[in-house]
Amino acid sequence: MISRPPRPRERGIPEATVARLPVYLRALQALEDRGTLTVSSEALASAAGVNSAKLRKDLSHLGSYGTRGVGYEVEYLVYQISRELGLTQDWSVAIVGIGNLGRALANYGGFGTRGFRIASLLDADSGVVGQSVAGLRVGHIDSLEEAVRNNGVSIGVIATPAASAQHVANRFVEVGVASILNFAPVVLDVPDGVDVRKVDLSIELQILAFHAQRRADGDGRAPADRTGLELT
Amino acid sequence: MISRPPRPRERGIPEATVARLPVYLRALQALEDRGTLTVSSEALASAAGVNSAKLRKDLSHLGSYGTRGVGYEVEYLVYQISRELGLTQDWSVAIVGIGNLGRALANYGGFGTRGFRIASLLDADSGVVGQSVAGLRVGHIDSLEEAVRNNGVSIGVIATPAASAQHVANRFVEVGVASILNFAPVVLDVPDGVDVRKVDLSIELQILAFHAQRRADGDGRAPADRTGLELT
DNA sequence: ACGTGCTTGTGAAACTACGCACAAAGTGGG
DNA sequence: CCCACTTTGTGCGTAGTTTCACAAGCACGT
Repeated sequence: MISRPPRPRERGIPEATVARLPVYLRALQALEDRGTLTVSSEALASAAGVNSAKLRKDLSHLGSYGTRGVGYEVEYLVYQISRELGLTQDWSVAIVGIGNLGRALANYGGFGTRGFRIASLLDADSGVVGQSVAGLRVGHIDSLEEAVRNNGVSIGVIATPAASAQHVANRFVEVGVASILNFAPVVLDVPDGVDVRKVDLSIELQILAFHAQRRADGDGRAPADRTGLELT
Repeated sequence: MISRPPRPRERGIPEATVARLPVYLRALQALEDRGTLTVSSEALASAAGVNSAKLRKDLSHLGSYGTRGVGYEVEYLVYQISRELGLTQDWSVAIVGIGNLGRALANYGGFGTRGFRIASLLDADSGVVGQSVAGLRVGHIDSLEEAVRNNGVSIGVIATPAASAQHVANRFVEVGVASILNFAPVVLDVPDGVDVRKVDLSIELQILAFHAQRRADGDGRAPADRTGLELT
């Protein structure tokens, strides 16, 4: 029997929920691989490292996909979350900056779930252009516009040094790439409507250091160096 | 003249603020390099990509380091934020998993600000052990405990495949490393008091895809594939 | 010495997120 | 057919975060 689905989600899933859906999805896929057919919110929440009430509320934003007394059907939920995240279509990705990091990204085969296809690798260094990385020939950055248009790229990844990142972002925006993942340690300035996400190693380390210091301060076994005195 | 600083911060800086301090710090360091002496909340906020009221409130948690009518003294603020984040001490970092990503991390020289020292690189693959990466000899994972103890490592970075990540985390925790930065696509299970931060490429891509789909749905120029019909 | 103009620091309001606890709803056994 | 049991979906109180808007404070010119 075929029917129109009951248009579950109204509008606007909370941002915090969106950020967790990929985690749930991964946990569900692990269960699926193990042959599990249904899972309770309790079990899934524990696999995803969250509270079960939060998990249920998150899922409730997508619609009512569970069965009371039983739980959630794994396969069905995988499909619903994938669809919500837009993974039922294919997204073409271009990576700019094929240094150590760019190479790591290009070779990161799985890309978690499928749904993403690395369509183009670009670099400014003529020593790198022409090399084969992860089965693709690295193109010159000058051909960015061409590469984006020919491959229908809609997601741009910036793995260049900080100094070039804004320039690359401008060019992405210019050719209509409205989703950018930025690994360079700079704040990108982009027009409204362009979505930038930032991944920044040194920020993460600094946050860890903050908490580590907190812990040490309380401990009485502080590592070093702070005097409590200073010049004014 | 020397005096005790006015113990500015009470206790507990909001987590959201902590996450932004490194961004402010970077913007300030850029200003410092350019020779700027003072900066207004408006200017700094714009460099950091946030609202100026938020910036002022964030900084107010560290104490009252601005001058009304003038702004903030760049050098002094750099010092205060660095101190708050614990960057006035040196943190030793061990990286486990010297694949593409581990190599990228090891070679990411700057580590933003100094304050972090890569003390040890470890891998399980005997083809990798013994290689020299970023000026360090890669050690065997079996010597993790030794490496941590000898180098005073307090931050562990996991860049292994997903399957090994939990095991490595356990060993880190076991030898007293309470700050972990995890690049493997798994949810780590650790005891209370251990701080784990996760960096996950595919999650970021999925979040971008979600928003991209949203944008497309509204546009009327949706890319592909969704039928609106399904089996029940 | 005092007023003018600028910028900080912060109370208060609005919004967002979290988690408890429970009614509603489905399953399976007798 | 009904009852006992399980698990979802959610109303509601609480906590955390963002933003506005303005009083307080400081510098500088006169």
